[in-house]
Amino acid sequence: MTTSFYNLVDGVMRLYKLLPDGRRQIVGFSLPGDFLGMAPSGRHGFSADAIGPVTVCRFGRTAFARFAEDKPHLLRRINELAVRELDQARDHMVLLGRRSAEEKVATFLIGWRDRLAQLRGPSTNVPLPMSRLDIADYLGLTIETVSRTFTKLEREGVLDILTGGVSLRDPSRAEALAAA
Amino acid sequence: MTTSFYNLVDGVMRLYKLLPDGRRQIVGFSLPGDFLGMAPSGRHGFSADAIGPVTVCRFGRTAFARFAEDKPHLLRRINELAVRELDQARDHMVLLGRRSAEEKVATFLIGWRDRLAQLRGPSTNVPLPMSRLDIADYLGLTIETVSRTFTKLEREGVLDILTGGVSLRDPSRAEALAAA
DNA sequence: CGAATCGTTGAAAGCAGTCAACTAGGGTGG
DNA sequence: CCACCCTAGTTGACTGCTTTCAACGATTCG
Repeated sequence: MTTSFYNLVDGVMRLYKLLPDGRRQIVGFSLPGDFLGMAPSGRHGFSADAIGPVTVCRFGRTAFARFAEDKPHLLRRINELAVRELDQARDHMVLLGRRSAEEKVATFLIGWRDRLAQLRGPSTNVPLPMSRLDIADYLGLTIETVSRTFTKLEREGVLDILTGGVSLRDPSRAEALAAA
Repeated sequence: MTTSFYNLVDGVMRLYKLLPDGRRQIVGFSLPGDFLGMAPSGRHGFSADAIGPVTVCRFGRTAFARFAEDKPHLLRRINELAVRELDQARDHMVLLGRRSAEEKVATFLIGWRDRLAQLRGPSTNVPLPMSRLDIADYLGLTIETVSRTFTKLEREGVLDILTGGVSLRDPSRAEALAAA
């Protein structure tokens, strides 16, 4: 079993799974402070790669085992983490299975903004280091639909499209779309 | 934090999340032997209810805490479980975000068959105790699309529709649709 | 300045959704 | 025992959202 843990120190990463024919589903984006590498045994698991330059802190399986023995509450901590991840994964299932393109994009933007807020403090400015294709593969849409939806939200006065991100002109409206 | 664990002894349960407007996404079905109740802290979590009669074995949070203290490897076990669940959740994201209705239904049937096979031994007969609506809410489809897809697969000779389930007439073709 | 990549926009097609009618079981009460 | 009803499931016609295919614009980098 490959139980290496990586702690993302700086940068952004995308986690994804591929179908045999190449279709990709991004299952999450990682920000500094996030853990990676909870790969289960067997031939399962997921892939991860960097969006721009990243710094990671790697814990080998032996180093991890040593930690786990020394501090039992670390395992407890990891457990909580896994449970939180699982909850997020299930929330994303709801998004993928039951929400419209507009709701998907709005939900993504609000969620991303809130994660950034925890790191850098709140801001209506939302940097988007990932490409439109990444966003599309995260939301279960095509690149064109993502682009059109951004444009639509801009026309409606919800946001402004900037290079490398968006600015939330009407955050509450975006939040309403995300909650609905 | 509500860390009660339920062990499903007999019957079938559905786990789901709801959107404020009532849309439902079933995030998984539970079979005998499965654990439930890994609810994270805060106002998150999911709902679960029975499909038909069930028998569950409940571990209260104190009982669980006692176990966890006594046997550290139990926590380790729970951890592996959570990681497996997470992997399954991510596989389901791929299904919800990137697969067609026909692929969704075929993947569901093969997955369900394999889970039943682990409990009762292999069989081409696949009982489906859940309703079409449950299947639809699991696959991110409507009840009508599920029904039509079943009918289409029957016309194509992949399966036979029986009351309370299906029979896989051409399992390899169904597997091919599920893998594609 | 040109090439390449990324993003946007338009037109058309298609898959799944919606609305609606119909059918089939299953249980209940007369 | 049968008629009725209620729910679950199927099927049809049509709509519509998202995709597909294609062209165009913008930005970056050699």
